[in-house]
Amino acid sequence: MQSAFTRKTIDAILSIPWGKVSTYGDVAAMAGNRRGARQVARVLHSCSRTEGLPWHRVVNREGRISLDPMQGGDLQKRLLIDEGVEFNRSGRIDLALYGWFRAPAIP
DNA sequence: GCCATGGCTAGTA
DNA sequence: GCCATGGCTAGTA
Repeated sequence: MQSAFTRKTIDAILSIPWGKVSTYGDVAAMAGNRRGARQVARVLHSCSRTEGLPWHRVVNREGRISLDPMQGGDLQKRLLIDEGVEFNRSGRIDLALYGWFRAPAIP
């Protein structure tokens, strides 16, 4: 049994379109808790496989991959590149271009 | 206690 | 680079 927040977090991640990325904080805001970014990390860690989440479409606020390269970060980058998402020289994604934000302005 | 965060500050250049 | 944040789980007097 999952909490309402966890369920909403899963739905929010599932809603990120192909070729776009969202951030931990924004997914948390979509799920109704602006401070829930770490819970998003927890959900990604524990539910990606079971829920079939597009886990690779969640990056940090700076447009960077947070996951350690050896722990899946390299795979994440490859999956995003396969979807047409571009990284600049410093390994950053332009969120103005590829970011997908649906969180309400002020909860 | 864990977790794939985020925001803000000190301390450089 | 520090630390407040918060839902969830393991493991327990």
